[in-house]
Amino acid sequence: MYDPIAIESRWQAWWEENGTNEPDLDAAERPFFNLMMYPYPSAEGLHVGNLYAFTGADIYGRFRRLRGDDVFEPIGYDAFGIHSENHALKVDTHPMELIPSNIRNFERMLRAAGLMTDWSRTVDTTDPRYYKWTQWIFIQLFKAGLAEKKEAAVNWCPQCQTVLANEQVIAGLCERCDAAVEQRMLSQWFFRITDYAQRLLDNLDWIDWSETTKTAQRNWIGRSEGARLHFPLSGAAAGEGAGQPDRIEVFTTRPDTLFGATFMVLAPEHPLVERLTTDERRAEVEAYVRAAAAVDLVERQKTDERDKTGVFTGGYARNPATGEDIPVWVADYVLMDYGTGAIMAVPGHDQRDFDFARQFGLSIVQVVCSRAALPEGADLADVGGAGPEAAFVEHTADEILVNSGRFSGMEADAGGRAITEWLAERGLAAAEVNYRLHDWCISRQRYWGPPIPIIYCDDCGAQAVPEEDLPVVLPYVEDFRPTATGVSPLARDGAFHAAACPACGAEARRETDVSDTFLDSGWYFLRYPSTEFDDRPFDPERTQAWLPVSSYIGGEEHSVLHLLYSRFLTMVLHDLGHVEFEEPYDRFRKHGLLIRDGAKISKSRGNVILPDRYIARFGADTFRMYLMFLGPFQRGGDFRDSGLAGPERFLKKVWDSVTAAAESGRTGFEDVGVERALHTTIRQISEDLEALSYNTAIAAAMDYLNTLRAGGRTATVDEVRPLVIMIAPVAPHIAEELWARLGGASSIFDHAEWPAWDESKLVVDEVELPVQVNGRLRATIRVARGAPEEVVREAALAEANVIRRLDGVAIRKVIHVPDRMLNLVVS
RNA sequence: GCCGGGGUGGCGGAAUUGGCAGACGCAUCGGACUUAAAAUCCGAAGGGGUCCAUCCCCGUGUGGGUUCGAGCCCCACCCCCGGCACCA
Repeated sequence: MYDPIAIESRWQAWWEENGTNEPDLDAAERPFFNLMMYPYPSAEGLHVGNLYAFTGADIYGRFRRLRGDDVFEPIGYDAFGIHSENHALKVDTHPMELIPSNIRNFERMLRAAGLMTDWSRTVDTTDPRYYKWTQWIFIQLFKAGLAEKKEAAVNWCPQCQTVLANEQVIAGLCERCDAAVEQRMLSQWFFRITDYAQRLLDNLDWIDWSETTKTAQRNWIGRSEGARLHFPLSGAAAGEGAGQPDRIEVFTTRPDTLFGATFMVLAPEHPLVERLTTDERRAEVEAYVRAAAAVDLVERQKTDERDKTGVFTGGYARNPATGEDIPVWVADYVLMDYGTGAIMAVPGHDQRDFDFARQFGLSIVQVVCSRAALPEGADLADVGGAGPEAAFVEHTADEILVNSGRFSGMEADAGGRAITEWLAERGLAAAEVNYRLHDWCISRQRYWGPPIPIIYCDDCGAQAVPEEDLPVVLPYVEDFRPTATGVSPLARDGAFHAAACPACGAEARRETDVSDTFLDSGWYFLRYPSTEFDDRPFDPERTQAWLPVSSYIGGEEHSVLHLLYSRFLTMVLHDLGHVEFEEPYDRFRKHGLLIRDGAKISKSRGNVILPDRYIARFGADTFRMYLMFLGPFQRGGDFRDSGLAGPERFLKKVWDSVTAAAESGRTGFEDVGVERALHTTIRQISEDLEALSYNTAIAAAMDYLNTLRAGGRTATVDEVRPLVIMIAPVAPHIAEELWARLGGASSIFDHAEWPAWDESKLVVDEVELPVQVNGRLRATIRVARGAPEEVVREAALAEANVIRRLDGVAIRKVIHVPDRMLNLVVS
């Protein structure tokens, strides 16, 4: 009798005792670093989504191991961060007590899942032995000028009472608590990831990643090419003191439309608003700016539901192309944190500017026109109507410039370049590339994170904590609640706050913000092979041998956050001479999402899947197999309790057939059909596992077992042994047990060799060939493999059904695909 | 609005990339075993048509096209899922 529960605990203990899953990192000949995204150890325990991802990664690792690689498969815990801290606040327990128990719970569940985890090398981001090096990385960036403190409008979550990265704001709401996010001006530490935007983009062309993930990163980086144009201030504002800016700079992707710029718009936070505003407009402008600051991002971005708002400053700037003075407005549809925070408005060719112009009665000029739409012999310097009533002109393909002085008649792209060059000669323009990507805000005004290792001295400014003083240990603070003032909880700890300046020794203050969780996860993979070293974050030789990561499997939800940041940090570490590679992951594949009974899995729906229960009832092998069988791994699938029966029965039958074969002692291959099926199956499963096509690999194994058992047949040892090896990646415990019963030395993962298929065994002497008449199936004939057309044709013409179809008509054409099909085309 | 991914039996999903649509599994039905049930084993099954058929028609979201042949390629459209979103 197959008793999965007994077998599984026995083998898990055996692996532990024998160090089966702990490769010798210094002796490995074919190192294969099999990485999965480490989990956040929530109090709820291991989520089925975690296990789905881990199982998929584990199967690949076990497969590589059976093929002879030295596979290193570590796991860790991403235990710092707002998520953990919020939960601690909710249950009113200190995170320093909560997290260790969560981790123990996770480890217990992970062990039960039968992963090939090397438990001797786990990582816990909240361990000072780990975050010492997180702080070290911060210091490396600081010293390289890549970490800087700047006053910036930041996303502030009033609920979590902290700054959020742009990535943590979902449609204006806090990713964690769904509160409306506000804007605040705070002094924050930033990593200059935008300096790396182009490289991060360029490398996407060659790294071996899921295409969808690469696309998501490209969109996130959001490169756009255009020009920076200068609009000189005119009127009173122009005359102000020396050293003051005398122009508004804008970024545009459409310099070709410059002649159509009939007004300008500044973001409410733009520094020039103050100067441009005339006295008679001042009260109105200030009211508008104040109101805009109060409006949270959700409201501000509800673009469909509200009309555009704005006020005229009373000031003017000169359109450098037309020489005309155009009014400067303030409106919240222009965002301070993209481009220059100011735009030239071209209402004739931009929907937003058009909407705005219509609303406030501003003039609209058409400056590009599709060739097709031009009337014959039109005067290109005087096309179409101008003024508020002129309709918005949609962007089309074959555009030329009109109403654009000497540039009229030029093709739009070339015209744009020409206009930029023309202005550049006068110092009024430069080609520019802009990125949507923002610098990475590292600071968090929270408790549960690694303290940022900086000391502020009145004389020496911001100083890095000397490396020999690391880690800056996060003190136990009884009251760790965040404050509404934006001051970090650590500031309450006087002993922590006070420090001596590392440069001059004077009394100084410690930075009390902690760093973003994404910094913890930005380098954790580098730590795994070097967990025993306390004097270096990652050992050069180990790193050289094991990195970049050979295979990384994880969720799409980290496409732009974790995956982009870890690429950035790796590039920086490469540039600073710490690692030899600049991309951290050789191969990344995203997995799909699990749903249940056709619906999303969520706590509120009450349809959460508890892996624990299923494993206790069916065993990990059955559960793993079902998870991988329910749909294509990279696309996800639908979990239905009823589906577990398939893999459950299959494993029972495998058990019965293999133990029966072992008892019978019969060997060899008596049946060529079965032998051919074996080789077909080996090929199928080998290719499918490599492609992470686990559902079809399992189907192939089932199919083969059906063949072995057809008509109550008893299989031979040689027929079942390869099957045991091939199901081992998916169902490792039963495979170990059956391998032992077939006389194999333990463990199967150390002693079995992945079976090879023999092409010559795949060929059949006779094939079934569909015969079509006019593309419709009319008969199936059996012919010798590779039979020439004449033979096939003759056999086909002997079929009664074919003869009937050919009666009275002439064969016009014969299409013969050898061994595949024959099609007779008749008139 | 933009960028991805998808739409195939009662259900989850296959389909060698243009060559027998529905592999494998779930559920279902029939049979065997059993006093009976469960478990197990054997078998059936996309829908429809004349009694059965090994015969015929229809069939991969919709409409058109290319082709000897389309689930797969092209054009237009509908719906679902995910991401981004006043990004100049």
